Amino acid sequence: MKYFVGSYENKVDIKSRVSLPSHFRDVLNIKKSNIFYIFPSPNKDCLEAGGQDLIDFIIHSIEENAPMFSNEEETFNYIIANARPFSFDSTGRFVLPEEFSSFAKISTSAMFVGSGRRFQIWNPDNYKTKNQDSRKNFAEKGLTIKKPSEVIND
Amino acid sequence: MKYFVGSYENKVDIKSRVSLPSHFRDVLNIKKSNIFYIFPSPNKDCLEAGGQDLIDFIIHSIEENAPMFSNEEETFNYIIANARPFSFDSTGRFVLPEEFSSFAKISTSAMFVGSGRRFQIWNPDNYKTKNQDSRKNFAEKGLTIKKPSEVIND
DNA sequence: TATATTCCCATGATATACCATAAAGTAGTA
DNA sequence: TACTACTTTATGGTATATCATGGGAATATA
Repeated sequence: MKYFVGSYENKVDIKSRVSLPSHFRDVLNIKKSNIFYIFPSPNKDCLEAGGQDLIDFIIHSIEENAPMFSNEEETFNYIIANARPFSFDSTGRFVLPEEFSSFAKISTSAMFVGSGRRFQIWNPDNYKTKNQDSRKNFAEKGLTIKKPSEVIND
Repeated sequence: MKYFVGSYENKVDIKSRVSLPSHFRDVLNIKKSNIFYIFPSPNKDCLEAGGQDLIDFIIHSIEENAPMFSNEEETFNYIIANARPFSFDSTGRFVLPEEFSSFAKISTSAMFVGSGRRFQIWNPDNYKTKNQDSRKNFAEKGLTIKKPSEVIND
């Protein structure tokens, strides 16, 4: 249970609070921290999120691939600059800031979508459309998934 | 929580005082020092800042990449020469000197922008423009972040 | 003494933590 | 399968703590 799997639709209340799905909380807990990060997707109309490990990974990747003070670094840093740390309370909720809900056009409910190492947060209607498109693409283009060269124990 | 993440706009008051965002203070505290350094960006219209570890990192990088008494060393040393140490008070504020605020064209409010190992301080309007540019770049160039080859463990 | 700088307190706004209840899921039993 | 007891989760409401920021006192500087 260390990957974010499945999708869950939860309500956003009048105070902009929303429950992080229980299963996603478990995944974070395994990583021993209630801290997670949300940022606007750099290329889709949804929010992206993940634990400390995801942010660490992105920062390391930028440091390895772009020199300090370079333009590439600046562009990649879009993610880090627009990410925000969150933690959920004892009932499993966090507050979704206005800047994020308006970015993803989320009002009364939010769709949490597992994506393995990270997860996404969508406007539920937009997600449903996108999800059907994904299925269509899979079929039309005859997509397949290669087996990894080295399989992942544990 | 050892990286600077997110962006926060705070006011600069009549005494040139400004709050260092709480989250950034936490990051510095983890490194067990209230001391941080600010220096003018060598190639952008903003200020760059970070903890003691950032200065160490830059000095080591210069030592590794530029021989003593070389011209490159002299150029790279611009950063070290123009950096100044700061510490924040019990309410989390520090005084932004005139030389720095005028360099970055900061008057009544300052935008603090996380960048992992360091953070930037911008004139808010200039930052917003730049941030939109970064997003555009990301999309136009179809940038992606490489997943590490060995990922998978842990 | 006048001016600038640092430190400390006050306050409103905002975010966070806590409590209560309803809804949904789970397991056990017949 | 159908019923029941129990556990977990989502969500509404409220209290508490934190943060950014204004103002003033104390200290330093010139």
